[in-house]
Amino acid sequence: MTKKSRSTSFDIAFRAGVSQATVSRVLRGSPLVNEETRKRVEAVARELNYKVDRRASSLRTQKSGTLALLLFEDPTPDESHINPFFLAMLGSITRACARHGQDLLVSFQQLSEDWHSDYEDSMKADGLILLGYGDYEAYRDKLSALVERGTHFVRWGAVAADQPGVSIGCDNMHGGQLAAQHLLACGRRTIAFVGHASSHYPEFFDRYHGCEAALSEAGLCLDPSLQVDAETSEEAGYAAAVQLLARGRPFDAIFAASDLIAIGAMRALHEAGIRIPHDVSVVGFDDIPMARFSTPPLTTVMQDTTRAGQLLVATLMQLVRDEPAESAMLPAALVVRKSSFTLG
Amino acid sequence: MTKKSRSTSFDIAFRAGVSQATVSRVLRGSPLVNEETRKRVEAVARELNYKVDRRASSLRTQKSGTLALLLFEDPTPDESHINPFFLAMLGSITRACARHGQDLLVSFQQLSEDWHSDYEDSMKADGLILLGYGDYEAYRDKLSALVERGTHFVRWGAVAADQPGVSIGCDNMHGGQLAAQHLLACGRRTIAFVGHASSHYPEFFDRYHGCEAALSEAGLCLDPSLQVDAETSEEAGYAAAVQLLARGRPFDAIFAASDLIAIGAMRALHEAGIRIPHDVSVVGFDDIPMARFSTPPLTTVMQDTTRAGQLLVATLMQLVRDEPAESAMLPAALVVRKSSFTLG
DNA sequence: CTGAAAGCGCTTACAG
DNA sequence: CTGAAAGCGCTTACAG
Repeated sequence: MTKKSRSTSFDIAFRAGVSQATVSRVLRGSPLVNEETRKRVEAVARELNYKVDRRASSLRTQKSGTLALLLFEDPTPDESHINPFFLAMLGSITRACARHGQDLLVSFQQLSEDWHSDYEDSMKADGLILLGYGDYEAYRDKLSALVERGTHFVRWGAVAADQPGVSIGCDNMHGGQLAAQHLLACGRRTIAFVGHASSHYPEFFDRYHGCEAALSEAGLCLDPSLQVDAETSEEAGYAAAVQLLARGRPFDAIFAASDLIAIGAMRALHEAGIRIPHDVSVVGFDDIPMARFSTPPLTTVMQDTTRAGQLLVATLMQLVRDEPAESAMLPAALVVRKSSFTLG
Repeated sequence: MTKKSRSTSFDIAFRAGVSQATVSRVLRGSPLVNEETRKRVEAVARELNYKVDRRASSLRTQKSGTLALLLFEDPTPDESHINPFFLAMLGSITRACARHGQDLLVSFQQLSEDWHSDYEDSMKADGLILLGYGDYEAYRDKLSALVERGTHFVRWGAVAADQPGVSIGCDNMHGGQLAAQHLLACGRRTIAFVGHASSHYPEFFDRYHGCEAALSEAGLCLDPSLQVDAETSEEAGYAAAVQLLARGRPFDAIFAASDLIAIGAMRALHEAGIRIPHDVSVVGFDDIPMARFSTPPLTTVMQDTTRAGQLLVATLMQLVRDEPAESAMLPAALVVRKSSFTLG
């Protein structure tokens, strides 16, 4: 253990022949320091490889320079199967934090846990980013509690007027419309919806409503017997499509509430000998990387994760600085691939 | 702004009629506290929703209870395309940290940056987990510097005797052998290797060597003109396979250094009218989620990310506690899917 | 422009 | 079993 003990601002001060306070001023970039002094201190700091102890400065200033990302999924059957969409978000959030000079604490939570308090309460983070699927009704009260406590947080999810706190989300309704309009343009008339469609899953529900709206514009409707519940996983999508097929009602398209569901549903269709897109067109939602590589490649509604991450972090930073911040909806965009469309 | 100001251990002490020191003892679970006193303090703490300020306790104890994960990729063309394998690792590392009661700071770094110092130097983390692909030769010096400074870190990557610091990695050599043995068992004789094969990329190189070893055991060899460089991305795999085909040398199998490369290569083969696995078998490495959904589903060598994450964290914790810790190699396992094997 | 001093919220010897 | 006190390493009024 030859590890040299870390140098402090006092060591720097001693070597540079100034007071510790001056060292602190230099390192904080205070304008109140003489140019000569600044240079001397900086040189010594560099030489001793000095870095400000962030715990101490944070304790003093009451700002941690850290944001926390809470990822939750309920139930979480298997840790290795994190929704790829969230992982993309995580990537962009990480980058956005770096650009804002913030560190990012990441944690996976169960919806059932007492996550609402931990990070901000223990002063490890200035604010929270909430990301996850799950039953919204169960989740809503926790959001209200966060607002109550004055916790700084932004949430990724459905944007609605009556939501506690600030939310950033995709324009799911419009995304649903785009999907349905595209299917109609492909000549499809009988669209099945695979995914939860209730207020417990507001994002899915908005996608469902968007689909419904586009259909009714075309004088058609979304037959409730062609809707099957599914949470977002390949397995759930598979099981739901099997169930859908078992009902024996004809359909010529599936709009899945997420890409994972769509990919699972395609597996079920394939096993049933149904040709995609010849017999049934399939459209997903998210545009996860896998969507390009499914068989056939999946037509889907893209959510812009890069912009989402940036906006999430920028908005949270406003909140942290006690500036007003607003919920916002990001546009959805259709990505056409071969699962929906056939020239023949 | 009705946010009530946070309560401190002094507030608890006052309400519970004890000294602040006693509050601290209770909260730390010290055995030196009378049962009655403990209960009283705990009740008050719960009532005021008190949480220990981790910055203050960390400043005092010199332990942060935080680990940092440094993910680097060089070059990083696009933040949205993080290697799915690393994302799986991130998931399991996050879980493992939670089990160890550690928080996890996540950061994406460029290999070129001065990442080696930031977190531990600024005392925000007790130790570092390094994860990433990139040119190892460039990276090696940084590892040595870390060792020099006494930084606690574990690295995911090739395990070799002469490596600075502690490494956890997959048995890449054996993985390569498994892949080649499988291809041989499928009746293949002329195996192309797609991916870097040099000491700059030790993990890939080990996979290459494993492949070579299995071939030579069968009296065959890995033709150097059937090796094409590629870093791990779908695009690079595609480009490399195009280049391979352009060489005009026949081959009946591709062993790709990663799944992403394999998936890109399959796209190139497909476009060239080559049937998989009929004309050419393809095997990848990693077993990313996408591998199951490629066309055809990709045979690959699985790395156990769950165990990897656990071991990485457990090993780092040993280091943090100044206990001896050792490098370790995790077994690789073949996952057979349709890209390699045909009954016909 | 600079220094002496207080204080951020804890933990832990030390003394009782 | 408990309290008074020092100290972790900073930042920032305050005084000069």
